[in-house]
Amino acid sequence: MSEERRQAVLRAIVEGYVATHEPVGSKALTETRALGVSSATIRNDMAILEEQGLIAQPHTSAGRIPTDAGYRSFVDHLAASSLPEAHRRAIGTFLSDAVDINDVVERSVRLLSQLTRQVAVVQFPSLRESAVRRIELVRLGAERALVVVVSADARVDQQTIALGEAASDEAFERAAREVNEVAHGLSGARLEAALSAWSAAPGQAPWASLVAQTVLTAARGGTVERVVFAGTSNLARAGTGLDADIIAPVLDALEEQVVLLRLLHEMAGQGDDVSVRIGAETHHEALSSTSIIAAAYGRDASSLVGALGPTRMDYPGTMAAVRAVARYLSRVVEL
Amino acid sequence: MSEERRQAVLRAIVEGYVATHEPVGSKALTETRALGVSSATIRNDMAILEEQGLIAQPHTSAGRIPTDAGYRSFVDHLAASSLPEAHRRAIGTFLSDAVDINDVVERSVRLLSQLTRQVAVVQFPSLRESAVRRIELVRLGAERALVVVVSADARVDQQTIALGEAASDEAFERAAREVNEVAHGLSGARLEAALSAWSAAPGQAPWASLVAQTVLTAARGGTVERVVFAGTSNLARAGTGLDADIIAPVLDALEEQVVLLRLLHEMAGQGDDVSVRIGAETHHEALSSTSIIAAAYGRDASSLVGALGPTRMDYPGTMAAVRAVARYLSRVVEL
DNA sequence: CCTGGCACTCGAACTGGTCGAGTGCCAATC
DNA sequence: GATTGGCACTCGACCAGTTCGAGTGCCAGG
Repeated sequence: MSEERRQAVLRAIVEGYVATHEPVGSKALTETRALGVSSATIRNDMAILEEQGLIAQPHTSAGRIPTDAGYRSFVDHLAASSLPEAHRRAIGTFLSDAVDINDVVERSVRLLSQLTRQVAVVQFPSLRESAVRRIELVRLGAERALVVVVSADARVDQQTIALGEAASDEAFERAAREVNEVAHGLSGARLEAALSAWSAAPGQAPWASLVAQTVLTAARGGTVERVVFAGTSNLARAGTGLDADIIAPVLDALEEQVVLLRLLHEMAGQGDDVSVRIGAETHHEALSSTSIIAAAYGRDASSLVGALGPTRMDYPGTMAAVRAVARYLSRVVEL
Repeated sequence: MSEERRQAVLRAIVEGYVATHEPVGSKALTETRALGVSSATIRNDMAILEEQGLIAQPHTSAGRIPTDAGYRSFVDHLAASSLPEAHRRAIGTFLSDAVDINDVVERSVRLLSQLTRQVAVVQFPSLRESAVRRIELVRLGAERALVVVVSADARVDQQTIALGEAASDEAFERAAREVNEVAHGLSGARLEAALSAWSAAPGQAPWASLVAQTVLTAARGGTVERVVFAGTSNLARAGTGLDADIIAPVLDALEEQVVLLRLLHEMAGQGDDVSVRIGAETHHEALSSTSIIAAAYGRDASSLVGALGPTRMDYPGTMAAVRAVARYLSRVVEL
């Protein structure tokens, strides 16, 4: 009754399959791995593993490959492994001289895709509530205007609004002056109160509430959620075992930010370390042949970094890289 | 000596091959296309076309497929075809309610990728020289600051700079006030003169020249050139005939903005209508199995839209779509 | 509980053979 | 001289039959 050996066998199968991309048989295992038992014993273990649904054979007389559940078990029994020193240094040098938050995210996603040789995904950090520093209103035409909000924490948001009437230059200038006076230095509930008082004042232009709304959204931490990714070519690179008709939907899902965002949100909830979704666990048709490994970073661990690749991927290595990049990002973003 | 018929044969081969993805033979041509001659005649023409290097046969006893040169000839003899009405309407409805320049570009690239079923590429429009409207200096830490420049034409540029010394709050505030006073409403040579006078003034902080530089760059029309793309999944979609190992380098080239930018720049020079690069004409290893169709748009036709796909693509249709989107973009950007 | 042995399965790889689309060439025709 | 019908030829695609061997399940003995 060697439960541990069965785990070892599973581990060996996963590692073997990941390395060779070919079903692994009982004999091959006894030769390449030091398990200390004969192939017959392994076969018995395999029978049990198969009964448990952890491995499967593609053809009656072929070796075994792990199922999604098999990978899952493998990952769950995994001791946290550490990142090669070279990679660790790469993170430091690669990210250290980023100039702004955009740049940080951009560099991170490229770095992670190189470290993991998978598609890397970084969700833009959600930003904290911040005070208003300066508001610019810029006319775009007779009935449209641009609202630019510079926050105290050096974020810049912009949004075009439709005025809904041909506002006079004078009214426009006055609104710009007033809203700066009213909102400057405020945040949160006080900002909201001040702005709604201003926009509801008698004689106020009808579009003032639009301006107020825009400013409030910006102060609350930015407008849209966004995910950037890099390394899509890793999906197609030789040896992934994914062919064109399986890659296309994945690329679609990536460009379709919505899908990815929902998935990341789902993953954000659980655990504080690295979180893994394998194959069908992504709950998304297009991603059913891929796994995604994600880790939270930033304040309140509210944003996510991740790597996405074929279910047959190097889990320990990828997990280590994702973890490391997430840690580094946390340091950079929280400062 | 019917030179025209040979062109017709070439056209028939190109269209047939694009449609079926299979080598087309002489007999098939006489049956599906009304060329008015027998298969033997076609064979003779084919022999000549092959001698001229316009077509080739993959196997001794198979039909012919066009070479890069064949596509080139086909494209050069092409009369401008027009876009289906449905597509034309799509462009209007799809792009009309974009909120800012980012949004316009984003929507365009998606639209174009859907119209052509290829990878769409849009280079960010280069913007005109513009007057400075407002400059914000935001402290990021002891020695770093963010410069935000809002231009008169509603553009917002931002750039982080290293101060190089621990500037006092007071000096910082003063610089912010001064630079606004000095630069407000100016552009071009006058802006440059005013800023250099300011930054070179006796007693001025050493980082003032950095601020001046940033403001100047922003006023001159933005910082970096950028290309956005969409529809990468079209490369992998069934029926493109591109398999994984050929797709990977293409994806790399796309993410590697540099390559794409250089190619687009090259294409910008020639002709005022749609410009086409076929296979090896891209002068880029990774793109040797793909063609790119681009058209200039915007002021001075200085930016480019394009579509990239396998050399075996629907040239007339794609050219029409690219042309139409470029026209529409011109209208939107120039206003 | 482990092991060696054995019969069995079934895909991969090779072989040989047929089929047919497509070709090149040539003599006959317009 | 261009076009055409005819004909022999080539060669990949397809199919069926065969062999080969990795891998399996099961069982009896340690």
